[in-house]
Amino acid sequence: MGNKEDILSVATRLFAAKGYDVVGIQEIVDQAGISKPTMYHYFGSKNGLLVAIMETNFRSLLLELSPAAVYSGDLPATLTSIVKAYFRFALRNPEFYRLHLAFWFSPPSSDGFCAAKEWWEKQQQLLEMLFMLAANNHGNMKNRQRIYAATFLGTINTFIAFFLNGYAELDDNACHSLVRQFSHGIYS
Amino acid sequence: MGNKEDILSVATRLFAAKGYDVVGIQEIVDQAGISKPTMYHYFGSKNGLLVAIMETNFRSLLLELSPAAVYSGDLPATLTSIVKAYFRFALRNPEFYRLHLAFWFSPPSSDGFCAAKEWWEKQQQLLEMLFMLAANNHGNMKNRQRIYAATFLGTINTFIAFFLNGYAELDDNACHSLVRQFSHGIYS
DNA sequence: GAAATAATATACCTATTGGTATAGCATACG
DNA sequence: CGTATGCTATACCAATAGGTATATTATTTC
Repeated sequence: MGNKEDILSVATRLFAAKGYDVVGIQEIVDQAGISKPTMYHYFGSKNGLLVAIMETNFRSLLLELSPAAVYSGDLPATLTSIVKAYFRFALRNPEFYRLHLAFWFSPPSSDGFCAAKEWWEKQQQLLEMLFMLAANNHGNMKNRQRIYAATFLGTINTFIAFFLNGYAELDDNACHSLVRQFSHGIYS
Repeated sequence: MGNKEDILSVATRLFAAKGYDVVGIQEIVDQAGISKPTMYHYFGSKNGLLVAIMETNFRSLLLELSPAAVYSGDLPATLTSIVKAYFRFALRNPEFYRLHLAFWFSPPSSDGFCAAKEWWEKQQQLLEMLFMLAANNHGNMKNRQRIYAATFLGTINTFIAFFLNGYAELDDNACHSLVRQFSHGIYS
């Protein structure tokens, strides 16, 4: 397509494969078949390129996630549809998922963390809201939305990382056991 | 004390605060009050320095973890002592914990991932062994050691990351709710 | 005491980094 | 037709990267 899209896709692939900091602009523009000023024309800086990657992909994730996270009154069913949305997205954008996961635990002052932070917060809010609504039906989970949202997302990401490293599949089976483990623990 | 220990501690702090790739050797040796050849004398390369950091700290973690992970016949009790060991270690070495967490989801070809990989595998083995032994008493968890070990460690790391970012405490309360959630889910 | 070895510093290397000044070419617009 | 704007390339910049050649000092060993 256009040069802009080429740059985004090449950069996502290289950042995911080698790490944001070790990939130089030169390598990106070479593989995209363009020259530096073109990249700087569209994105302004290396960090601007990263921010654009985050925006593009996270917007798409949230678009898919929002309807899936509407509380229907049946929490396990809602959790299942959320996990499915995450799995679908990760299967469709494995490189981006790997990239943003790498930023998840990186230094809060780093470019990657800063570029992804606002988008993680949106996911966190979405999940917190869900657990808060569900708390009306499940008294024992009151005031635990924060930690539930965090550990639920943590578990999802652990599964996806497992998949990205070739140790598991992201199928309905995995989805089901994830939700069951989160809901009822390993003793169920 | 010695220059060697100074280098290790300064490098750990800087790597954790800014990221391995963006910290230059010059910055490390400056802050350690020495010069480049001294660092290269002890560690051979930047990567060698990283490997040494991993070795020193992970050795200490495993030393603390091994006795805690011995299966006593009471799985929740064993899980609790494991979580406590992780919490203690993370409280004592927050910078190293942050550093190795940053490598957890980074590209498998990156220096950080490679330097930490063997040590993660040791933790994974330790936990898998535990869940395998426990499966004798809990039939429903047979052949699930892999995923249980992974998600248990994932949950622990999610909690610790929560703490490192200032959102939670790593006290007995947190430990208890982590183990309970992992064992019985959010519905218990 | 001499010789070897470990530890340290000054000064330097080449390659690459993110970024830009300048200019050319295209298309759209008046 | 002429001008303005968007897009692209060549060639360049200063700064920094990881790493080292050489020399000096401190320590150990014989």
